[in-house]
Amino acid sequence: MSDRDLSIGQVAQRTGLSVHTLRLYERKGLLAGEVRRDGSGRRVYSAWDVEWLANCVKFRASGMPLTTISRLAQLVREGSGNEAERLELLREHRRHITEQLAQLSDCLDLVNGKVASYEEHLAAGATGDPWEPQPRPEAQAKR
Amino acid sequence: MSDRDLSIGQVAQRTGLSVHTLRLYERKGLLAGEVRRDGSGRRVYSAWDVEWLANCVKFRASGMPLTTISRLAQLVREGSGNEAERLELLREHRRHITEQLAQLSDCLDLVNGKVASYEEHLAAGATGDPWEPQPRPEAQAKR
DNA sequence: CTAGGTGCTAGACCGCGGTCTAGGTCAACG
DNA sequence: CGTTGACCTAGACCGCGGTCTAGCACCTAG
Repeated sequence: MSDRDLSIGQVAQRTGLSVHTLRLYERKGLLAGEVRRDGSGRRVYSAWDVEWLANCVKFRASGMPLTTISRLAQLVREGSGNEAERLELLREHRRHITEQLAQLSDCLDLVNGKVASYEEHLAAGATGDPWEPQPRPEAQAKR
Repeated sequence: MSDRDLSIGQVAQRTGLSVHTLRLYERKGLLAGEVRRDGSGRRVYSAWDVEWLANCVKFRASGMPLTTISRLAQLVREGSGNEAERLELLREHRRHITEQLAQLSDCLDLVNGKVASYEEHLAAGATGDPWEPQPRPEAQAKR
């Protein structure tokens, strides 16, 4: 109907998902708002569907499992009355994200440390030991 | 030998990995430095092994695939001479981490926005529309 | 009319990262 | 002595999230 309606291929292009994945997502109930079909049974996505999918992509990228997205979609599909539950779900995910952020930056510290020490090591011309000086003196048995 | 040597169970406890996973990691070559065995074939982990494993856990948590960790472990096992390659690998992973950080904080923005609007919505007593005002006027055909 | 492109469904297949089982060895305890 | 508990190996199994195939239906261009 609307001139902004899109075919599955077009949606795939602009969401970065494959058409296979789009169909999978639909089967798994990730889409709030049923996908319409044209006369010959082909999917017709509205601009809003695409926006929703873009959000799904972000949710996925931040580690939300498909089942959770599906749950959220269901809540939205059911319409108003369950806002509290949606909010809870979102807060929970936010917690999850901040946890990941903490872990990631922790790991970033580790890697930065290693990178720095290797850069030093290489600049100094292969002097000290490589990784952690590797206190494994197993060859020490000799004498 | 050393008084800080540990059994697989103890290592599991302090790394948070299961004994199954520890054995898996070993099979997949994630461990720099071969694991020793005691008289009856049981694994004996040194304090250094445990440290290494702790790093592995962080690498995993930051999305490094097992094969990559294995590669790194191999380099370390081979001893000095390949520092440049290790450095490259670490830099690459750092890039990966910062990418993830960006994505995550992007998604965090999204979620924060949603949470805020739902909080508002609920505080105001169920007025406006829930998610994105959902411009899907499909019930509009009536009249 | 035919060929190419895009879409449809149902269902098989895949890689990853674990997790668990069967069947056995070993050491310590009561 | 028998039992318990921690460990061993080899290999099966699992959930997740995709990805791909077969076989078919359309539509449009040449």
